[in-house]
Amino acid sequence: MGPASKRKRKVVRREQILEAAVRVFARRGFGNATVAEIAEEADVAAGTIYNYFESKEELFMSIPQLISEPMLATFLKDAFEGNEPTDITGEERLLARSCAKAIETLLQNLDLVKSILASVVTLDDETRAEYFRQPLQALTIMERYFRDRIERGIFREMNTAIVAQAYAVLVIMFVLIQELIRTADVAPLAYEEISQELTKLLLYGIEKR
Amino acid sequence: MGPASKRKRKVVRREQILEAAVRVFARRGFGNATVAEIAEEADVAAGTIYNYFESKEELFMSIPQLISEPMLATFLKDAFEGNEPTDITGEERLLARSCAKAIETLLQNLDLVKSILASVVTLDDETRAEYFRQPLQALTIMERYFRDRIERGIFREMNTAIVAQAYAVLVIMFVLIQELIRTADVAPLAYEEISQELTKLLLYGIEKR
Amino acid sequence: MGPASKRKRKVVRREQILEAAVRVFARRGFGNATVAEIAEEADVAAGTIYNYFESKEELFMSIPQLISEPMLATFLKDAFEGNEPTDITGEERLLARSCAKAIETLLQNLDLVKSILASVVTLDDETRAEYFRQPLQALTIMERYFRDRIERGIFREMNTAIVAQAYAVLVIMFVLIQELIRTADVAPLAYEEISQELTKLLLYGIEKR
Amino acid sequence: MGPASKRKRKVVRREQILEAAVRVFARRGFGNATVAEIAEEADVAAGTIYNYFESKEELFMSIPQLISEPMLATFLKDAFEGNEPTDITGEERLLARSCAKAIETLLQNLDLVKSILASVVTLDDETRAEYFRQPLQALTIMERYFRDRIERGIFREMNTAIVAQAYAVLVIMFVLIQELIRTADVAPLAYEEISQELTKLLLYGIEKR
DNA sequence: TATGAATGAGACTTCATTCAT
DNA sequence: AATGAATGAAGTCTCATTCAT
Repeated sequence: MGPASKRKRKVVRREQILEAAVRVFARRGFGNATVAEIAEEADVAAGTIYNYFESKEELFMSIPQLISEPMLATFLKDAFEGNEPTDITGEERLLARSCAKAIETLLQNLDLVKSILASVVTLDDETRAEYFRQPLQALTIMERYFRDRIERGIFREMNTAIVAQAYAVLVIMFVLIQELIRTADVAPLAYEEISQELTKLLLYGIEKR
Repeated sequence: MGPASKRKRKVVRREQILEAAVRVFARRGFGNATVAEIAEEADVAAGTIYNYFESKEELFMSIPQLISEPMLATFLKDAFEGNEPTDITGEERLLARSCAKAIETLLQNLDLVKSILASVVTLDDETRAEYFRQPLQALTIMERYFRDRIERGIFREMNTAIVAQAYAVLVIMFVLIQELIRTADVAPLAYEEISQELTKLLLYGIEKR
Repeated sequence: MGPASKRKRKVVRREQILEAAVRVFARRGFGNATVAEIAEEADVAAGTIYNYFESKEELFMSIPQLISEPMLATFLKDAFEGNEPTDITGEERLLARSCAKAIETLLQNLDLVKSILASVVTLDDETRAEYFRQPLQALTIMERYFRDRIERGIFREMNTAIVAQAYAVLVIMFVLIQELIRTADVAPLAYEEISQELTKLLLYGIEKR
Repeated sequence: MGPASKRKRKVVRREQILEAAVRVFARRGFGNATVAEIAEEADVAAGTIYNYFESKEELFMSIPQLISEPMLATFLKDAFEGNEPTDITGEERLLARSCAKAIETLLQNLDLVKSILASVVTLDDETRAEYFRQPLQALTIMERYFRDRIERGIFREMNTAIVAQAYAVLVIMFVLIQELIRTADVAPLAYEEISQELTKLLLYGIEKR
């Protein structure tokens, strides 16, 4: 096996461990997760993890690398850029479609989201900033979309920072709440309906016209 | 000292420990918090805690008791019940005022909210249900308010479950994000502005009329 | 049990652990000694050690505290100060007696000496300086004795720093070599003879007169 | 490449590893030294070491092989044998020159001496005997020299075993102390001066004549 | 023969819990 | 009822050794 192949295998092994770590941190949170459990999930010996990461801490800190900038940017660009501006009904369709796609992505990466949520409170400020650097930058793409539509007279004047954050928060939290807090009393809502309702809420509010 | 006074002192000491636990769990999360740290925060010896709680686990499970039903119900009744229905501008004032008051309450109980957030992912389903029983019931009071206004023709027809949850989520998460994720790049928003923007968003949406 | 008695017991327990540590470090050296072995030697649980010392390292660093300054100073003062100067035969008796007493003390504290020897090479410079601060200061008392006898015309002019160190080194190393390097081929020497020979060597050298 | 050349390369590689091991054991002691560090110092991979030595233990046990018998014997023969006996001043010159040369050799092999010192306490009796077999035999050459000079009436009657050991110990320990225990307070002595003082001490003692 | 990734036993250390005082 | 020293299970991490390449 040549050195190129070796290097490749190292990268693969590293990802294998990192992805196992995400699943375990999602189940347990950082403090409750054990290296032994991560090792078992990754199907390697405990010691092997330390050939790829300095410590459990560093392993945890490497998770944001999985939120690859291109992935996020691509998603948002697809959703919000290069779309021909149209009338309000067209925008509603666009937003609802993006929302549905975002929900789909969230469900696929639920462990990642959960592992972040499980630990966000206990992170020190610096690490937290590192964790949220990319997602927060991504919001600016949404803001640009909103600003564009304001300029074209489709949306009203507003604080785009607040609105972009509000829309993102709503989508993420609805998925999390649905997936996490399932009580016998509360019937789960269909994601289809959630997409449409949230989008309508964003566009038209609740006032009767 | 009579037996009544003794019992009272026991209750007081128990709450003293529980509140200290909330602060520590908020800082560290369940897994990272130590009984020694909770003891120091409560100004008792570590052993004393075990005179009031079976284990660290039980101590943690007792936290929802602090979300007293009356407190939550009172707040929501004050905010959403017994208000004379009025025109849309009146409702805007009402909602903005409720929102501001909710933010105030959240800030006062930030440790409690943080300690719940820190642990929600790692709780088993049963405990999680226990944690969220009261807050979820509280949502029904909001729903009743929305339904009333729909019937009176002030708000449009909508899925009140989704809208009530959305409004609650928005308020809670904006406070948490502000308090937790402070990066040097992002200037903090004034809560005053947030209340107004969120309320306007809820009522009127972002469509230009 | 009052708090005074408690404090006393803490001091006793601390010494119990420290003395066990000396024995184990003497057998194994710092790197090979295990906390578990020290705990067993001290007849406490492994965890208990950490109620008295921050780490294995700090435990090791606390050993010089056992070489109490007074003990060393007292020994040397008894041996070398307040002695009426006399003729060379009187000095020979004095030195031989001191030498014998030093050997006795060394044999009683052999573990301490061995534990220092076992680790001296691997210590960082700062720790090493800390370890040797007291013994090196003690040499100055011997130097004073030599200088006094030079002034009185009993000893010849010489570099007292070198001679004091030489005498101390000889005594310590003869004991260590005897106790450590016992091969079948080499018959052990009597300490009595060593004392006398080393003292004669120091005083008269090996030249035939 | 012929088999002879192959065998030679094996020997060379083995020594390369052994010498690296000496340096690392001198720095860290046996317990703290790691095979990885030795491998890096020897510029080979960790696995390679196991093609030449059974274990870290065996590697350590092979160190005495570096104290080649011829080397030691040659040095001592040059110094102490075949010298024309002369008067006491001539012997002083001879001893001072030997002492200076011994110091030079010690400084050149300081790592070896340190690695032995670092481990002497923790060795089991058998290995220790193996370590010291050659050096102890070397002492007999010195003893022969002393005995010769006694017979010729230049040195006084004495226990040559003790005196030979004393002289060797003094020289070795002065070098080690100088190289190991450097505190800011103590100015280092010139080796020139040490050679002369130790030799004079050996020959004439400290008595004023 | 050389490599270095994988292994897992065993080290240091923490901390929930107990219990004598 | 309160204390806090003692405990030891369990966690993180290291590193000698093996073995497929």
